[in-house]
Amino acid sequence: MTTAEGASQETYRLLWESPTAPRRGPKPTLTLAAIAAAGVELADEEGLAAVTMQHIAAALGVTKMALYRYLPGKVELVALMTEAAMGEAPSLDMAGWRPKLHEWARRLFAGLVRHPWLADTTVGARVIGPHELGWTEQAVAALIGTGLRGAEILDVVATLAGHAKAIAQQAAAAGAQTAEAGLTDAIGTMLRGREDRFPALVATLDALAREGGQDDALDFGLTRILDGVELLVTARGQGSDAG
Amino acid sequence: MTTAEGASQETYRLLWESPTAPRRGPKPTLTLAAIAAAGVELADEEGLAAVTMQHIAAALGVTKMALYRYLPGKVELVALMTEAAMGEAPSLDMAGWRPKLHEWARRLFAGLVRHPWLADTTVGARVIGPHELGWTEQAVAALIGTGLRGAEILDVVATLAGHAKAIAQQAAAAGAQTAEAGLTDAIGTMLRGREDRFPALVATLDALAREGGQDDALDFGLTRILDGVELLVTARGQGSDAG
DNA sequence: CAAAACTGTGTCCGTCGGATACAGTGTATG
DNA sequence: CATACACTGTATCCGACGGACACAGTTTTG
Repeated sequence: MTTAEGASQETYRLLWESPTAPRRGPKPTLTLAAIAAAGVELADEEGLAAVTMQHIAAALGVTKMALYRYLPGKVELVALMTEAAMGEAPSLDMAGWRPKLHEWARRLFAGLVRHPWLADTTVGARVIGPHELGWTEQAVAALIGTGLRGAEILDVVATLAGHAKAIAQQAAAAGAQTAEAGLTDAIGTMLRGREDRFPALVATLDALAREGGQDDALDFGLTRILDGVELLVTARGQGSDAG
Repeated sequence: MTTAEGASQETYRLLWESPTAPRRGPKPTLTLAAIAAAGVELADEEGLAAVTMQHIAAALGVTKMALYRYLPGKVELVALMTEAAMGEAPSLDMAGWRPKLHEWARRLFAGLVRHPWLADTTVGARVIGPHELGWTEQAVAALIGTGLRGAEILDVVATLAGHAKAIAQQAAAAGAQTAEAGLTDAIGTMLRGREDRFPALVATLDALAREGGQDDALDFGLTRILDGVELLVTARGQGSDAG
């Protein structure tokens, strides 16, 4: 895995160190920021699958191979796009760990809705950039002083981030096929004529249709999770103060 | 979208209807089940990216194009693989909605660990097969009679499934790069020399190293979520009985 | 002014999913 | 039993993908 290892180090340098401008030769027509921005725009409009070297190069008025003067390969491109799309981590000014985490998750969700492909690129073994790590820092910071252990803090953050990601992906999928129908329509088609095989599901979808109300899956899950965390924090015996 | 729509119907037929054996012509050398099994095995061993038409065909001793006699395209192949890997939904014999859901999530997690690529294929707009829908049915059934509304039931299930998926992906990523190091190693490298920029994260990782203990991220998150759900069920006023 | 360094381009390769045309094979019908 | 037809697997071809490589043009340094 010498190749992968070397590529990882190159990715690390791209994400964490400011690029050193060369002294000789023609001025570069592009910048890493411009390439990343083009990639983000393309991914937002046509999906991550549409992000190809040729498409980005065309959007920038350059040949495909010109991009390889700036990045070693597509992995690095996606990493830069991810960093650009995540943006600077938000500063959570409110008091108390719970409002902070709730707001943090909501902002993360907003970013994931704006850039649905982020859910795909922020998964798996990879080099993590300063922006992404900054988001984690903010959430962890909110939990310092709650009395939770280190592992518990990280688990809470992972749970919240996982929930935001899952709901964002679900929302993106629902918006892709029809206007508003989420599980209801897609599943409803298959349930027709099979009420005996999936009785609970059919009953629940019927109930859902009768309720008719607005369904905020993100906030619902966040409230449950944070309720559970609050129970643990209280049990730890010092749930009052928080940075 | 005539193409996509037609392909969806074809996928639906493949997943939900038993194949009709042809009357004339040579006997088929393959079966859908064998193709799906080959795909599952390949994905388990070398990842979803290694699942190509040619690889599967080679594993089955057939030309790539022969597969297209059985499936319209790769989307259908992945759908069949997903159904095969998910398997029949478990029957939850224990009493009480909470133990049922906890066990359900644990089994889902086990499946996701055995087939890490399932986290990628069970996302987005797609045709859902009977096995996958059966899993949802089981979880929903556990929540019938808790007094939760339809939307709330579906949200709870989505939250639990999202958590199992998120932790499974995290575990798969951690296992891929080193033996046991999850966030610790990968993030630790980048934090070195930047303690001032990510103080909370550094402190938490230090605490984690000092604790040294075993970290069950799945159960931790499940307990928090189910604690929160229990609060809601109790508030609804009839949290005692459950089918 | 020449050498060196750097940029962008053109060409080529292997692999991917898939369309199409064709040859071989087995069954139903005359 | 012979023939037509339905069905199978194969061979060939295509466009798009990520990427390697050699080359021509441009700018700075000696």
